[in-house]
Amino acid sequence: MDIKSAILQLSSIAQEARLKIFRLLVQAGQEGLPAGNIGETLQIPASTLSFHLKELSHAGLINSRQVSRFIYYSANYDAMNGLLAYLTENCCAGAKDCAPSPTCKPK
Amino acid sequence: MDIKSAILQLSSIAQEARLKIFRLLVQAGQEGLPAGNIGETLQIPASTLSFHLKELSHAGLINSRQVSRFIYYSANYDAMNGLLAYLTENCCAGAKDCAPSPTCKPK
DNA sequence: TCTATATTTCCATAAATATAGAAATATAGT
DNA sequence: ACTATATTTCTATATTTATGGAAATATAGA
Repeated sequence: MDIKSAILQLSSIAQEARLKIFRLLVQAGQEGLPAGNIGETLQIPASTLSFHLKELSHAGLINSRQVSRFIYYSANYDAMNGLLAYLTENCCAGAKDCAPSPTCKPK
Repeated sequence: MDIKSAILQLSSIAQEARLKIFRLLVQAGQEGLPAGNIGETLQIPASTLSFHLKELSHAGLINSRQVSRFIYYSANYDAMNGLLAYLTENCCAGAKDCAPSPTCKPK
């Protein structure tokens, strides 16, 4: 994971509508939800929703698959875990020994 | 941690200059670094740097303290850990059992 | 108080992002 | 082929965010 990808992924969830979408998809499990369902639940117009889904897809945080006329979107857990791992490693947070001591040094 | 705060913090690191600043401060340890030092290291003009530092401060991800003529900025590890905890809990990532199984359900 | 250094604020501008209606596209049932 | 439904793309507009020079502010040494 490089810094560009990390920023792309962070940007994609650093927005209220998208964070809510992602959260909803996480809750929905790997089966995911059709776009229309997401829009209805979160009260987001179709074109706006499509824009946000594209952002999340582009960042790799969600996947999609077509099921008849519906397009199911689902959370990409691996990608999210990768992002958290990047932040934990690169930004040191999460490491207890990193907080107050100088133990945490440049990698 | 509410969604607004999470987004404020995510937005503040979802930007190349700011993610680099935060990373640098994490590496610097709790002593932190004076603004000028950060700007020189990352090649960022003073006014631009000040803008980014304000964003990070506003989000609560960094702290500052004045030491004579210098203002030292340092990473707020607790805030970052809080953000990661929020993402882990709310967005499920990080939980192994969340990945492929339907074990992970709405909280 | 004068001067040097550190940093911020002000300001204008540029660039990126978000919103949503309307039209286009895709899929499937009749 | 026609119709209904689902979603996306197109388009315009509004809003937010980023950039950096110039001026202002703050601190401290001579």
